Amino acid sequence: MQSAISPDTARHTVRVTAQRTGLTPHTLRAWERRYQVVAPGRSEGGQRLYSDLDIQRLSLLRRLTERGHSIARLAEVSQEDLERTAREDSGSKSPEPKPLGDDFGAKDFSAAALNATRRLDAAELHAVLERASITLGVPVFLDQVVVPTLRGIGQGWSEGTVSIAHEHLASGVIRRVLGWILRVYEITESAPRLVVATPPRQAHEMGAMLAGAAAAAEGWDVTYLGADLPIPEILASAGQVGANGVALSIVYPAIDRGLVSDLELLRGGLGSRIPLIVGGYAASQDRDRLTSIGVQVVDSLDQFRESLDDLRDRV
Amino acid sequence: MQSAISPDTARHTVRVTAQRTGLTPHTLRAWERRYQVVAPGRSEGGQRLYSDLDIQRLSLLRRLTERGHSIARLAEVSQEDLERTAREDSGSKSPEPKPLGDDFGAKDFSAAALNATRRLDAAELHAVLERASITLGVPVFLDQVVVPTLRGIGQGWSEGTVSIAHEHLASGVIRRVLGWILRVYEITESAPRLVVATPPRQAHEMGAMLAGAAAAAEGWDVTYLGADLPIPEILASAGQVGANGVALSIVYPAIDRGLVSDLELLRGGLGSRIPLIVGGYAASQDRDRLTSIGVQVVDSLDQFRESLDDLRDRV
DNA sequence: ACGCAGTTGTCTAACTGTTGTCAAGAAATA
DNA sequence: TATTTCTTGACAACAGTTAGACAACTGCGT
Repeated sequence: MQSAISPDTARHTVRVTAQRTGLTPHTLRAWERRYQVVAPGRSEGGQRLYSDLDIQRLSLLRRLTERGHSIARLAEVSQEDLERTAREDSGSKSPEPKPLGDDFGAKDFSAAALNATRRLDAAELHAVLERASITLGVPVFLDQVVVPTLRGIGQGWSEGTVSIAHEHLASGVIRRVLGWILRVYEITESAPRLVVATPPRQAHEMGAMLAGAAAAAEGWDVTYLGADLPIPEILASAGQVGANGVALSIVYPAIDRGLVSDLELLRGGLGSRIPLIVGGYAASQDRDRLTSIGVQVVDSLDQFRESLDDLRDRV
Repeated sequence: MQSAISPDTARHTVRVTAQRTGLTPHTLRAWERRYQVVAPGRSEGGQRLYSDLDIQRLSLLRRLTERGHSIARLAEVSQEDLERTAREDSGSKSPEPKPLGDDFGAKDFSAAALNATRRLDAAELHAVLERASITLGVPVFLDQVVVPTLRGIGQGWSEGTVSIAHEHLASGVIRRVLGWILRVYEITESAPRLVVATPPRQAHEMGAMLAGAAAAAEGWDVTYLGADLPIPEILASAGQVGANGVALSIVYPAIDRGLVSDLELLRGGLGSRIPLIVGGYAASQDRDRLTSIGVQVVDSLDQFRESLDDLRDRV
């Protein structure tokens, strides 16, 4: 990605695309000609201009073809199925490692990320995460790189091997990468809208960012409002953007009384047509109390995706 | 000094400009001729006279081209903007011809940014900011777009026309753009290193991010550690990355006793060779108390740049 | 085991697009 | 006076375009 210029102008030449996807320009053109796996724009002079999304898709295709899937078959498959396949395949790293050994699995990426964090090397951390998201596809990246990395940092912190400085540096970089994902996915006119935030007194926004990125990858038009947001503000924002759903992340262990009544207030204010999805460690802990007030509780990113899917079908 | 934004006094020949931007005079003229990427003034005899703004803009463009963006496309992006702001200008307000001074459309950009913020349109806000940075160059962008936009949001908040949700959304996007700048300017071997953070109990990190971006644009290798960082952590990090300087941002109105003693501690811990620069609203308020303990206080981004320049010369 | 048809990555050839650099003589600058 | 910069047009080097060819490989039926 690195740095895209802006969503609609973010266009990369074949050379850059080849470098970032690990394919040769020849292959890139052959795949396009034979299977229409991508449809890059063209410059005035007729040169191909690939979007960030094209690069993601192509990297994913490369990874899957290397694992034995035929490109012809993959080309007929939707992006969604592609990512599902990626998820299934990523568990079992190929038994025969590639000769060059540049085939990173999710574990290698999160190890490299932790390493960069410990060295306070923000540039390297960013590079690692970006590569991971491109080669693995966003859903796999979130589940198997970002989450484990955050967990690793948390663990390192409790063991005393990772300091607050390390943690801040990593959060900053991860926030940036997740923010990038939020805007890489092209939003269509008809995309359902989701408001993502963290309710009052919940200052940890990583969960919310993860949720936002996951939703964006599922094709939602995400409005990300950050942490510690008063209920009336959430309501007003949902109204302003015409949201089809609201998702909140709650991680602090004990759910206080105020929070439950806050959520009740929000639940009521949204009206019956707009669902409220709540996730995060603390949400699972208190699932009963939350479901009883009409809030949908999800235990994992995967479950969150399912909820989004259901919801989208109803819209 | 090279960074002081005073376009009327600072005029540079091609040679100087070439040296500062890292481009050859040939390329400079070619870019101007082919893409109208700059429009330098002329001496009486017709020699090109580049402003500081031109230089900053050109060096940003050079970095972006090195990252794989085509100069033609980059030029197109900022060209669009100049035309657009010019149109809006002539249509809406002052029939007075615009003084080709430093605010060159910066006002239009920050107005557009505020507008996008009010509409909760993160994508548009991002696009506006990115284009502004390419059109104006990083320092001018920071001084005349980001700072006014933040100020405008603050003012809107106190007037009740901007809510917390708007503010959060904007902060998120601005953080991302500033992070992007940090990245674009990275990779320079032998660049002096700067650690940027916010001391304990100072949760507003925007000032620190601005400082980080400004320093990066001046050629520093910035390690950005975020907000609310304990003194021992700052010290340890400065040690770990081998910092040549530490910069802190302090915005909360009242400087408490704890903060002063914290800074004293930090000042002592850094040793005499590593300067400690502190900026932000609250720092100016308490300048005397801070300077007396050996801390350098800066009142503006520009002053911060000067301090960095001095410092760099000494390294 | 063998051959066949389809698949797939790579390559060539001829051409166009993009971009950095240069030449030459005139003019400005220090 | 010695340098530097000016302009215009040209050019080379590289990158990217199409169309088609080719060989290595696949799976499959015999």
